[in-house]
Amino acid sequence: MTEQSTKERIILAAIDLVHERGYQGATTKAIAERAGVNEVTLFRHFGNKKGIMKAAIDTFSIPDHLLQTIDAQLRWDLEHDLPFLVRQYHEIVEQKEQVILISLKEAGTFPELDELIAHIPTMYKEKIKTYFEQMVADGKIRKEDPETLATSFIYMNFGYFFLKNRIDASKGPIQLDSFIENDIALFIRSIQ
Amino acid sequence: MTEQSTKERIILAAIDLVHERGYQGATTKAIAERAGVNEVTLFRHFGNKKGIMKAAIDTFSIPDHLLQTIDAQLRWDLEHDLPFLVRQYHEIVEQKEQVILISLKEAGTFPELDELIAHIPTMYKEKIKTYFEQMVADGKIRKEDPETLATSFIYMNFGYFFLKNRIDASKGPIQLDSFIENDIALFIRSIQ
DNA sequence: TATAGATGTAAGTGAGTACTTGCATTTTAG
DNA sequence: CTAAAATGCAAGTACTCACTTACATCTATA
Repeated sequence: MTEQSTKERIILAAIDLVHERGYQGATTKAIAERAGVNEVTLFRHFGNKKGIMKAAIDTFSIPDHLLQTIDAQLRWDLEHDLPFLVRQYHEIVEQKEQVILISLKEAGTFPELDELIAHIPTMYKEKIKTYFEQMVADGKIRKEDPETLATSFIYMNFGYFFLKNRIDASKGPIQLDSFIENDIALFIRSIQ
Repeated sequence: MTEQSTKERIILAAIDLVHERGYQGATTKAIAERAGVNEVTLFRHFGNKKGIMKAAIDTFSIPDHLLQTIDAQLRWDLEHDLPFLVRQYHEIVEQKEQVILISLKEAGTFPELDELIAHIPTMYKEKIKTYFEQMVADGKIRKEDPETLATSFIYMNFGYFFLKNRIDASKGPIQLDSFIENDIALFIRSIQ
């Protein structure tokens, strides 16, 4: 029973509703209701509606340490590392799925959020690129431009993240496994 | 000088504004202003605000014939066909970019729009899959699962469409060319 | 138990929004 | 040229929304 503070409940309700209805569609009244709190309490805590979102964005900022722990677990073996990197990426991304989708919905409304979200693929790409550079240097994969390898890899991952619920009827965690078994395996095979 | 009717100007202004500010954020007053039309005219033509969007959605529905003309231009040569398919895809998608982004912003608000947009990758994937099936059968590419080839291809294209302005600073039509020259070329090389 | 801080309740304010109505003016077409 | 259709203009209505104020109630802690 992790006790949730009033502030936390409000923030979670806000994210939930903004994700469902957009910023304008998520009324303060509805947020209060979903948080099980009186409407005035919102304003006492956060001043105004934007304040709730700012707090929410801070709460959900990307933990950099997650990206740093990645390095330690690389084995410089494609068949291990790529599936691992994919899982790591989707773990981060799905944990933040609502916030990411909000940032796409409300592009421009919250510049801080835009930057925060744009940061993910950029950082991730840099990491992957460095990885491929090393692998090419070690002669462990075909001699291809690491930048291109990295962008292709990112594009695939993002495309999958976004289309998974549209292109295919099958749902659940099985999906990610079959993505790795099929598409990522194909990618691995093709650059070895 | 293609003369735009009042209705058309209103629809275009509506799409423009809904894309910028979301459905709730696009006020009828602002739509009228951008269309250079009195606000009442909106209601005289479309009844209510939703009516404008319904008309807009109808106007921008995907022309199936565009997808049919694709078949005629295939040469069953990877190096020609894949870049061609990519260009075709992005032509369709960029023409509808605003509407597609609206459908993401307003997911759930306009069920018809949702279906319309979800239809694109599904149809496109089927086409690509059939293409790869033939190519594998003809021994023109490595023996890989056509389904996987198709999804990987779609994921990459969609990921590129979505991330192009985030991951890279360079803009303009040069982008698509370099995407084809680098990422698609890599894909071609790796399945031959 | 006494006191401070957090929360609830009730009521209201001012601004904005979708939409209406009645009438004047312009544009189009026979 | 004239009638009809399309558009503009001004004002208003009913409603919702973000946010405020004043006061009552609860809760924790010293």
